[in-house]
Formats: sequence, C-alpha cells, structure tokens
Amino acid sequence: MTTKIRTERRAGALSKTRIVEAAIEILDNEGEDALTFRALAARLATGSGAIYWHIADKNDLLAAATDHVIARIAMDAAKGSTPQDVIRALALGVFDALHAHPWVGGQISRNPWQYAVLRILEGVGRQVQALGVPEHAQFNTVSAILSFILGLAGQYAAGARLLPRHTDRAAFRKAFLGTVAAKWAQLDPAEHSFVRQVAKVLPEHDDREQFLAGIDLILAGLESLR
Amino acid sequence: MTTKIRTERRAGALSKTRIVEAAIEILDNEGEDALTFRALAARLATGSGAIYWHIADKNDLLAAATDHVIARIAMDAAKGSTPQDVIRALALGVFDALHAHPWVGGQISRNPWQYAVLRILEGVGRQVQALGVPEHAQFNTVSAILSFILGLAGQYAAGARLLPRHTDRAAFRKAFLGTVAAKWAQLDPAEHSFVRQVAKVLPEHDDREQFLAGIDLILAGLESLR
DNA sequence: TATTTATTGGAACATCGTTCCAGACATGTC
DNA sequence: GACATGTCTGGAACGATGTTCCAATAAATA
Repeated sequence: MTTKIRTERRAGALSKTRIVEAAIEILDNEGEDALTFRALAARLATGSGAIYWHIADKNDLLAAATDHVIARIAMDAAKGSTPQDVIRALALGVFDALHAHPWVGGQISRNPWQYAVLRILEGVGRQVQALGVPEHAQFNTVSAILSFILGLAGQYAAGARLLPRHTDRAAFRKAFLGTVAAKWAQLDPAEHSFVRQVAKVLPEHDDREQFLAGIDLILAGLESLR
Repeated sequence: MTTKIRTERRAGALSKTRIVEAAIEILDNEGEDALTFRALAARLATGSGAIYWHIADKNDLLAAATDHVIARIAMDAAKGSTPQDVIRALALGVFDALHAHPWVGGQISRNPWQYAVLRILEGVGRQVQALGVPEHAQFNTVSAILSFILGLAGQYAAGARLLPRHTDRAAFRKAFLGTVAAKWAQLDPAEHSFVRQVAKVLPEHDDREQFLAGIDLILAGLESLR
C-alpha cells in the first residue's frame, strides 16, 4: 500500500520511528505539555514541515508513541499458570507501563479506539475465554476489565499532569496525597463521612496493590458467571 | 474568605453561575472544541476579560461546569432498596449524565481530583459500607468501582469527540461501530481471534446494559469479601 | 457631588498545530 | 557525466487559542 519499505536515502535520515522515539523521550522527561512540534523539531535538528512529511498530525504522533509503548508489554506472559494469573500479569504490565510513561494513560483513555487498546482487549479476551466464561458474557466481562484499566490509566495520567518536572515522583506523590487528605479531613462530616474515613489511609495506600485488588474483585465476580 | 455574598450591582450582571450555564450550553450543543473564551464571550455579549474576572482559567470553568452537572445526580436515590440497588442507581445516574453531557466524561476522567468525583466517591462509599464490606477493604472496593466508572466516562467522551455536531447520535453510533467492526473483522485471525469474535456483536450491543453488567460483576465479586 | 471600588469590553501577546513552498538531495535515463 | 524526476527537508507564515493588560464605565460610599 502506501508503506513501501525503503532504504535510507540520506545518512541520519528522518523516519517515523526516529520521530516517535524522540517524542517519547520528550514525553517521559518533560511531560505531556512539553511535546510540541517546535520542541520535537529542535531535538531532531530539523523543521516542523519535515516532521509532517512522516506524521499526519499530532494525534497520529501520540497514537504511534502509545502503541510503541504498549506493544512492548508481554501480551502472552506466564504461559504455564492459570488464566487468572495471566490476566493479573497483563494488567500489571499495563500498570507498570503507565508508571513508566504516565502520558500513555491520558492517551489511551482519551482515544480508546486506537490499536494499543485493541492489543489489551485481545490479550484479556483470550484469558476470559480460557476461564470458561460463557460466550454471551465474554464481551461484557472483557469490557468491564478494560474500563477498569482505562479508568486507572486516566487517574494515573492526571497525577502525572500535576507533577513538576524532574522531581522525585514518590516523594511528590506522598506530599500531594497528604495535601488532598488534609483537605478531605476538613469537609463537613455529615455530608462526607466516607471520604473523611478514606482520608485517613489515603497517603499511605499503595496504588499498585489497590489496582491488583480491583482486578481480583472482578475476577472473583467472574466465578459467579461460570 | 474571598467569596463574599454580594447583591447584583448591575442588571443582567455577569456571574460565575451565568458563565457556567452558558458554557454548558455550548458544550452540549456544539461540543468540547467549540467552548472557547471568544465563543463564550460572544454568547454572553461581553469580552473575555470580563469572564476572567469571575473565572480563574479554563480548568476552573470546566471543573465548575462538571460539578454543576454531577451535583444534580441524586446521590441518595432509592432509600428503601438494597445497597446493591442504590449503587446501581448511582452508577446509572452517572451513566445517564454522561449520555446527556458527554464532555463530562472527558473532564472527570482527565481530572479525577475535582469535587464532582468526590461526590461520586462518597455516594458509592456509603453503600459499600452498608453492604458490610470490612473496613480494610472498603477503600480498595470503592476505588475499583470508581475506576470502572471513570474508565467508562473516558470512553463515552471519546465517542462524543468523534461525533459531528447536530447529528442523530444513535444512528451515528451504529454506523461508527459498524465501521470499527468491519475493520476488526479483517484483522489477522491468528493474532486477533477474540477481537474478531467481538466484532460480530459490537454494532448491536447496548452500552447501558453492558455498563450495568460490569457493575453487577463487581458487585458479585463483592460477595466474596463479606 | 466627589471619590473610590467593582466590573466590563476588547486590544494585545505568546504559543500552538498546521500549511505552504522553495530548495536540497538521491536516483533513473540518455 | 549531465539532466530530469520525484522524495525529502527546513523554516517562514497563517489562523486560532488561552491569557494578560488596561482604559473606560457603573455602582457604592463619603
């Protein structure tokens, strides 16, 4: 089709891959807002017009960057174990990818129809089939797991958006949650009793553990469908 | 503090409420991209500077608009029924609000720390407590339900972002899902067996029903925690 | 009435995604 | 080796956006 395989005509030539990798570096190191075509052109020592020769627009760029990251998640990890374990491993793979590249969360949550999400859908779907969930319930089940993952993805991306660049992420996170918890603790007890209770444990809670607990909750619900 | 209650000094004066309501009209009728300070100023027959006197910035405007919508969801619906039913009603309230105002999905999924989300958290949390979930598991449980809702919110917003303005939503949705399904059906069967199976039912599936199935799945999992 | 304060309207600014185009480069043809 | 052709590059220019700035105005106060 349009994608002819072509040998490099120039030394150090521009290519979609090279552009995408530079974009990922900017996104990881300087955050979502720092990825502009001007910054990207500067890093690649070229002009924005040259980039547009290889990339349709910014959506295309972000989708390619996202797929570049998601594709690396081992979609078929842990062959020998149970389907439950594979789903856990898969979900944790996404979680860890989001941890390493928080902007991915915003991207897949903003554009769930892109190929990167389809990869996750396929990976989860196969395990749900292997679990023996009846066919009529499979789509609903996978959709629920996917929604859960995407919801977390969005939250993770939101956290990263608040983050000042080049700071200690763990320390900042704890400080931020502490601030939120303090604010919550001052809410009207009559209207926010549960939130106030959560505020007590909010700064100490482990995101990864909580995520896994959510997956296990859904997996437990799955038992009732068999 | 800074928020003094003040009587209108001019007839037809600008106010945060009036600005927010105008913003919601634009968001609902013309979509997320149509909400600009210029368009808003034109609709209010004023200048952008006047708006900035009442609103800090665009984030503030969107957060206020979102809270305006979420606050209307009956957080304490169906007093007499079981906690499960209340959670379902609550979740469906959010779902229907997202249906009526799809831009809300993007907003709460992009910014989960805003007050609108806290309202949902409190509403769900109380019912989880009423269900008898042990205290140490309550936060994880509510977080899972919230992630699921936020994930769906993001997907809904993404769908609305594709939508041309002033078109029949239901018809467009069906046509769009048909296109996606056709694309999926052509994927390599070896690598995408599950996605290809889903493609068959994708255009006919009911979002609302699927959402409810997800909630029920989590509720079923909850049984195992008691 | 005179003065102060709250509020308005719109011009101006910096920055963004995107388009446009003149030129540089590599390759196929005589 | 010279020329013509299509591929790729670099950067200027365009339109739109969020935001700031400020002179002008209306209400409140003295």
